[in-house]
Amino acid sequence: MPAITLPDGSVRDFAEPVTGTTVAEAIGPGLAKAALAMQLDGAMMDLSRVIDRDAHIRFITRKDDAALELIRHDAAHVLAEAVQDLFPGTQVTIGPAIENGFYYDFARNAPFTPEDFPAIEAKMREIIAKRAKFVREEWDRQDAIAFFEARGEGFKAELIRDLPPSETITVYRQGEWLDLCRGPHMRDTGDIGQAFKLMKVAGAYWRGDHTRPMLSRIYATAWRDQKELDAHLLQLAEAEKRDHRRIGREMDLFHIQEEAVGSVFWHEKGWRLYRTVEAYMRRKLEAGGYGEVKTPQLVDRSLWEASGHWEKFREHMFIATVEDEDKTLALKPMNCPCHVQIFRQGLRSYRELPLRMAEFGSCHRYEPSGALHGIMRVRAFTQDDAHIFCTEEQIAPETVRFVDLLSGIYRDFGFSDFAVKFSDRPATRAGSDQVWDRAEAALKSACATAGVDYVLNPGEGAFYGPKLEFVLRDAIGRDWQCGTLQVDFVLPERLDAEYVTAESGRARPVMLHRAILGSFERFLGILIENYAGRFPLWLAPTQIVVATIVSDADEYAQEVASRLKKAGLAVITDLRNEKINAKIREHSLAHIPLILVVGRKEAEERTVAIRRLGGASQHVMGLDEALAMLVLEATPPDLERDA
RNA sequence: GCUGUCAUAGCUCAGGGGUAGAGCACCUCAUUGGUAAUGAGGAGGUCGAGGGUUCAAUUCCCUCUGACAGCACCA
Repeated sequence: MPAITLPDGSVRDFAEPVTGTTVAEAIGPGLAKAALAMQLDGAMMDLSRVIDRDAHIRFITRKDDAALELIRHDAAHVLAEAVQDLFPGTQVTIGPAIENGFYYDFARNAPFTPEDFPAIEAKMREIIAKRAKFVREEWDRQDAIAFFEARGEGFKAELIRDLPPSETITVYRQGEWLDLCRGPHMRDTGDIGQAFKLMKVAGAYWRGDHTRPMLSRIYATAWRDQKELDAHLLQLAEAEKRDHRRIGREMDLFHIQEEAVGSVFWHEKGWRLYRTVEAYMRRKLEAGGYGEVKTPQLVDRSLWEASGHWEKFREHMFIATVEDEDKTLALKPMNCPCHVQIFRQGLRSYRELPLRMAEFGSCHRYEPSGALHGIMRVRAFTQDDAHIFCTEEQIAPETVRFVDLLSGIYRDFGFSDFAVKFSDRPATRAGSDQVWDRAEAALKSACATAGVDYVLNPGEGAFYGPKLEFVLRDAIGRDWQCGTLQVDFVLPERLDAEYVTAESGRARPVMLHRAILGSFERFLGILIENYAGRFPLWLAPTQIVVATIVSDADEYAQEVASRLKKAGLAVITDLRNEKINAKIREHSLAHIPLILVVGRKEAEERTVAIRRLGGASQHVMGLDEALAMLVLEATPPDLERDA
């Protein structure tokens, strides 16, 4: 009869099979009250499930992170019941727990609107207050299909039909209402609590397939208690304040307008930021052994046909023609075919490999309108692109070298945390299995050498080779995929790139496609959001403002500004007839990192009062001393910082 | 691209079948002040574009364009 091992190692013997509830009660009334579900040998289960064999048990209480998923999943069921109660004829489909909450997809002729939310939420609270017990039932497959068909729940019936034959069909009841569900659930609807909120409605394709019907999805957030819910809502509000589109306007960095959808108008300050990043990258690439090139924007169709883009990528390409010439050209969506053209000029020797060819390549891609997002997802962008032409043996050392370069760059931009995804061979691919074996093995061993831990992303590689994707985490915990390293055996073949081997033979180089920032537009958007516009000094488009207290200090302020400017700092003066309070407030709101205040006293003593953004105090320094300090502080992180 | 929502002054937003309003920003004048808003005055809008209904449309209807959210896409 079951011997049940608790997390502390102690064992309880029971004379006959028992439910989780019984076990909890046997341990103590406190636990019996707190337990929401159990983990039996690691598998989450309802407390009502009978345990008839020896097992390790762990009870899930509200304190466990696992409780969040239970709360959210149960709340999804309650949402579905509420909706079917209020809107008869609505079909239920699926409703999983997701990060921060849950959603439920409904099939209904008229989609839901946020105006429906108050009624639905009220109904949900009603159902929760009833404390309806969750009851698990195992049904016969055919009976279940017939049942849901008879109710007009065609989507549910389809789900059951598609479940693998080995799967037990389970249904959960809560009061009068029931739903097909794998479970597990908590004891009753009351366990959900009140800390949830319906957030938004959205269309979503049935089973994520754009050829199938669009359903009406309701998103909600749910937490253990009101405090957690409030914290989450606050975080959403904070994230909105960081929105690069808002900051871009407020800081006068860029704009986008109707006549050039998906392209950025960089304003002076935004372009200064862009150039700072570009200059930094140029230095890093130079130091990293890359040579920079620049290739054409408009390239004849024939090259795209040869590269395979015309066949595989045409719908994403901008095509251009001219009246007087019978030619079709395309704006390049990628730089690789052009780089191969440079490689192909003249005979290449194995001695030149690895050959690292970098370009700040301006590309155009016709992205679907719904994909566009500020400067993060655009149709005209510049990649920090490079292709490394090398031998197969050089893949591993080049990968190590690349990861080293990339991690240093991310660190300099303030991202200490990044993750790596390893995407291996997809179902449809070019190249033999042996080549794939070699390419994947080379990448893996390179990761090991470089000390890179990766998560496997099975089957997600490019058709021509495996790839690494570098995902960085920003200041508020969001993930952004920026860097990539792709191994390519196909393009050198298609575009006939070759080099002379040590034995005077000819061989195909391997191409490594790689980017660190991804696109400048997107990366700058990430930087803006990561820093919420409060850039470190070396990146700030305007680094310093010299603000006067009285007009008697104007002349001195201009002298200060001019000396700072000569030292290479981005400085402006504020000599307006405004009170110093107003000036400080305005420049603080504009996120200028440093305000140098000068009044009569400073002008007489040749000092400046330095106030840092976010700081409440200021300190007074001699002008020469301040100048030296600021120049040092504004030095980009890759340059010498000698005092 | 799909579904939904939205589009009024530079920005944030109110309004509503009888040709529009606030706050901030902007301009002018007064004020020369010591670390997050000095005061007073002024100017500023084909109400996204096109069509329809109506005596009359910024308001109602249709189409288009764009934005936003999600889905699909991100080769």
